[in-house]
Amino acid sequence: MGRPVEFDRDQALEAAMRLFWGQGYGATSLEDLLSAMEIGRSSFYAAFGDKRSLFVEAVELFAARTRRMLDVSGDSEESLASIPHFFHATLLDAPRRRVVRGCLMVNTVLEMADVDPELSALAALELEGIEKIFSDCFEQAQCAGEYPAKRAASELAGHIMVLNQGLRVASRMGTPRSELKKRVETGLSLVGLNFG
Amino acid sequence: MGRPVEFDRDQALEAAMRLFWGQGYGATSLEDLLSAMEIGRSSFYAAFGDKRSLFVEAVELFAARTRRMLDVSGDSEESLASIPHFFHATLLDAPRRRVVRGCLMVNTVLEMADVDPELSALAALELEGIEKIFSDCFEQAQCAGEYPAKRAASELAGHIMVLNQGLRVASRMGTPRSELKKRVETGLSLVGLNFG
DNA sequence: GCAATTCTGGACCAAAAGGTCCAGAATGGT
DNA sequence: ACCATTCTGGACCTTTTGGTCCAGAATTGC
Repeated sequence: MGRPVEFDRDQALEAAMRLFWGQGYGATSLEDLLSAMEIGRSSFYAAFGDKRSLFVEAVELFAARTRRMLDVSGDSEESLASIPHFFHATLLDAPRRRVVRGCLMVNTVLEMADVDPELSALAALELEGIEKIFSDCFEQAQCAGEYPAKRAASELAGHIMVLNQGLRVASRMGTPRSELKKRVETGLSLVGLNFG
Repeated sequence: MGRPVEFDRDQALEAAMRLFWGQGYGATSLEDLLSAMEIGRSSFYAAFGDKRSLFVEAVELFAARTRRMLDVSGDSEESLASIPHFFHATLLDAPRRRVVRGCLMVNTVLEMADVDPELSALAALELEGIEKIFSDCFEQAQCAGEYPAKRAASELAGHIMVLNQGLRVASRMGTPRSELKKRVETGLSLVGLNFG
C-alpha cells in the first residue's frame, strides 16, 4: 500500500558508490549525489538516511564486490591463482576510468583517518578482511604442498596487501597500464607467483 | 618601511602543512588554518594568496623535506643504505602522530585525482621525483658492483615505491609499528636489502 | 470512491564555506 | 612631526553545504 517507489534503490546506490569512489566523501556534495542517482532530496533521505549512512553502504557494497572477486569458491587446487587474477581483473582488464578510481577502501582510509575515524576504521576493517583472504590463499597452498612454507602465510599476505595498496596509489596517479603491469609482475615474481 | 609583519611565515606554513597533512585539503577549513597558523584573515590572504596556493606551498615543502631525507649527499659507498634509512626514519623513528599522517603527496594524489587534477598531478610529479632518487640509488650501487644488475634499477625503484606507498596506506590505517616493521623487512629483503 | 498510507518535488533553513574590504595601527624616511 | 607604506582585525558578502518540512501525487484496501 502507499505510493510505490519510483527508482531502483540498488541502481541509485550503485551511482552513489561510483561518485564516492572517484571523488571521495567530502568532495561529493548532496547535489552531485542527487543528480547522479536521479532522485529527489526527499526520496534520498527516506531511502538512505543521510549522506554518511549512504557512504557506509557504498563502502560495504564495494568491499563485498572486492571479496567476491577473490572468491574462487572451493577450487583448492588453484587458490593461489586467484591473487594474480585479482590484479589482472582490477588493474589490467578494467576500463581506464575504474583503474584511476583506485580502491574505495584505500581512498577512504586516507581521506578520513583524521576527519572521521569511524569511517576510516570501517574501511580499514574491510581491507583487513581482504588481507585475510590473501592469507588463506597462501595457507591453503602451503598445506597442499603447492607453495614453499618458508615464509608465513600472514607475511606473504602482508606483502600482497602492500603491493595492492601501492598499486592503488599508482593507478590513481594515472600511471600507464604498461607500468602497472610491470609492478604487478615484479611484486608477484618476488614471492614466486607468476603473472601471464 | 611600512608596518612590520607580526608572524613567522615559515612557522605559519609549517603549521598549515601539518594540518593539510593530517586532514587533507578539502577537510581543512580556512578557520582551521587561521587558528593553527595564529594569523588573521587579512594577513593570510596577503601572505599566501589563497587556500589553494598555500596548499601548493605545503606540498612543495613536504616534498623537499622528503627528498632531503633521502639525500646521503655523495656517500657513494652507502647509497643503497639510504633506502632502509628512509623507511626507518619515517615509519619507525617518527612519533606516532606523524606515522599516522602518512605521506602528504600520497594523500593528495588520492584525494584530488578526480577533484582537482592539477593538485593531484603536482603531488604525483613529486612522487615521481622521489622514485627517481630510489632509481639512482640502485643504479649507483649496480655500477659500483655492490648490487646485482639482474633487475633494472627502474624496476627496483618501482618496487620500493610500491612498498613506500603501500606502507603509507597501512600506517594511516593505524597498523601497529611492529607490523609495519615486518612489512618493511619483507619488502626490502625480497630485493636483497636488509633492515636492522 | 474514499480513507489510509507511502512517496515525491521543491521551498525553506541555519550553518559554514572561501573570499573581499576597509578603517585603523605600526613602522621608516625625511 | 608627519607622510607614505605596509600590515592587522573584523565586519561583511555570496555561495554552497547537509538537512527539514509539507503540500500534493500515487497507490491499496475496502
